[in-house]
Amino acid sequence: MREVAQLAGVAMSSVSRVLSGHPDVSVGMQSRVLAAVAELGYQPDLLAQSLRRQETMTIGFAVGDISNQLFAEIVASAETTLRTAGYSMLLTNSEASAELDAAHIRLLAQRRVDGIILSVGDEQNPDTLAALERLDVPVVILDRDVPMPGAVNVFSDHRRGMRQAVAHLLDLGHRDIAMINGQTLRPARERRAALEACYEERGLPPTYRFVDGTFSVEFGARAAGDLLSQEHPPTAIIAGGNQLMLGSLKVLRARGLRLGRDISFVGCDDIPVSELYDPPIAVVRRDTAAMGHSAAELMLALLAGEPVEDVTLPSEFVARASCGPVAKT
Amino acid sequence: MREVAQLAGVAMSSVSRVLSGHPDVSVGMQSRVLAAVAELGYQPDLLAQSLRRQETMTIGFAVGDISNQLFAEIVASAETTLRTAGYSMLLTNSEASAELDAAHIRLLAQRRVDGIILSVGDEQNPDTLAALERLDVPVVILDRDVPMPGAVNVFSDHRRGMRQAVAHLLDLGHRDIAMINGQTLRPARERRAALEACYEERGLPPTYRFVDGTFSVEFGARAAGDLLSQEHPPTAIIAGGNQLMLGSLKVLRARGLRLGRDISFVGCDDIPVSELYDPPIAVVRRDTAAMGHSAAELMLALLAGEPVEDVTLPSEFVARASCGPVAKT
DNA sequence: GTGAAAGCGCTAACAA
DNA sequence: TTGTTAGCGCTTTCAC
Repeated sequence: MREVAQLAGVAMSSVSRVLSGHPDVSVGMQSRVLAAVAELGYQPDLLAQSLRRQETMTIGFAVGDISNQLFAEIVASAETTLRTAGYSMLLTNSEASAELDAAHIRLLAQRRVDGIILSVGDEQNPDTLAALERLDVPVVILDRDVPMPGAVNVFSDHRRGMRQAVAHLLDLGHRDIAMINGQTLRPARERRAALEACYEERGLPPTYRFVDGTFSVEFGARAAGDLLSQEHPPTAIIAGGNQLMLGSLKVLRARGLRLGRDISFVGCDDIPVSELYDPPIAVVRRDTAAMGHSAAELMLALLAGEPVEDVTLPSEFVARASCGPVAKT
Repeated sequence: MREVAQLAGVAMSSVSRVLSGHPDVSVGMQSRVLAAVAELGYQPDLLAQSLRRQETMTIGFAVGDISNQLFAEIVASAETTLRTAGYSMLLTNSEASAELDAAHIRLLAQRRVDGIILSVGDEQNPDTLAALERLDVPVVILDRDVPMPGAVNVFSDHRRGMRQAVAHLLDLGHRDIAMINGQTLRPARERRAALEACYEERGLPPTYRFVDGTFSVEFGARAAGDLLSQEHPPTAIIAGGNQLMLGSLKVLRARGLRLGRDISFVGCDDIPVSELYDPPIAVVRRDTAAMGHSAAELMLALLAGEPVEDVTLPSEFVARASCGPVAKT
């Protein structure tokens, strides 16, 4: 910038003013500076600018597992929205580790990001909460019940879609429904509550069961295997998450069970395999692009100082052939 | 930091020395400073540090489509490796647009990243090449033939796996093989060359065909539909990429074709659906984690000033039931 | 071994 | 309208 000023024969502050669109600049000044900028191919140093302006135009996105299709889509969508508004995205992947969650929040704070979008793997981890406590930038939390005052949330309404799913199964005659869930996080709690509510509303005894573990393909497989090996296997299985669904399907398939006939199955999150599987798999679907977009929009609103409220996005049940009437034995 | 110095009753430079592990610090100084740091909960400002040290400890990753499973896995792996070495990752998603590719390279440069990992959607775009030209940081390019001197490459050896795939199909009696590809990028060229080479080696006339378009689910579906509607449809289809595979499968399935019997099919990239499809789908597979890891390692080596060479990672064919003997008509 | 001072590249008061 | 000056928070010579 010093060179530009020299070449144009003006002060550095004038160059700065021209480049940042200050109102009080003469046309002559503007053209001289711009000419010098063009000649030198000058590009301002965003780092120095950040230090001085005390804003980095950068949003930190701390995500549990970016290689999970669900998060990948959310991140992609959020990045587009943020970038359009002039922000860049610093991405950290915590590999589902609570320690890394906390470390990443601190790291992002040290890097002076203007805000943080967060999807943690443990809602209660004291270290994470402590790190959040000390934060003085806006925080948007994705589909988690993190007790942090001041944070804004983007929730999925898991209950709605799950109630439709369970109602569908009950209508088909299923009473022994098993639900496989990962960690105790908001989505799992909501899905569970929806299942329980459905039985209760219909005055049915609680003949469902839950299997809780980790949100992984491996656990999905193990849980499904365990369920099928029991004396009275369930007549329907609900997998609470795409990884769990993939694991479960492997096992169901290995055992030669025909979905919708031998056993009914419902997945969560509409990944490519659900539609292409034979038979196609009924799922509770949500709009990942909307989630990422909403999170980014909320962040932008917070940064602009606008009043914002939590957002809840819908989920919906997509009935497919993997659900059928309960098999006669 | 000023406060820390005051509280400890020492100069700021001493605080800096303690925190950056300078060798010449007395034990007394060290303990006093650390005590003050702990008391104030001080965390150094990485932004200011970057400006002064002229290094940001940040790597830019410009990717075409992070919501594509393949890239999501590569990014996840690269992020882990970089983070372990103390680097953060600035992610830009170009949505397969060449203009955005170039803009992102410039943006990352302005943000003074220490290096860029790149997966562009157009290898020849002059604007992208111009942006790369002006770069003065290390560049690692992912599986593209970008004419940029000084850049280091992580290639996939697509030919190896594809030759195995084509050999397999030829052994099964297929002669009329159609290959669907996206943009003319390195992977497409390599796969194409492998197909041609296989025929030539066996002294077979070139009775294969190519359909080129864009790397998308939509084009995969259209291409497959077109092929099947021809007077003499191919007896085997190879989809050059996971998105093309998904699109093709939708159409094949809608037409009620049984893979491995009515028509044979080979996909690329081993996404979940390939194994779970009925029948399971033969694919040319590559190790996405290794790609991300290698790219990050190369970057770290470049930053350390170590001599580095291009890396080529293998691909392999996984035979599955989607390939069968050519159907008698 | 420690402190004082200069400066990374930029912006924002303040003066002119 | 433009230039001069100070300083964002840190590191790093250079003296002592």
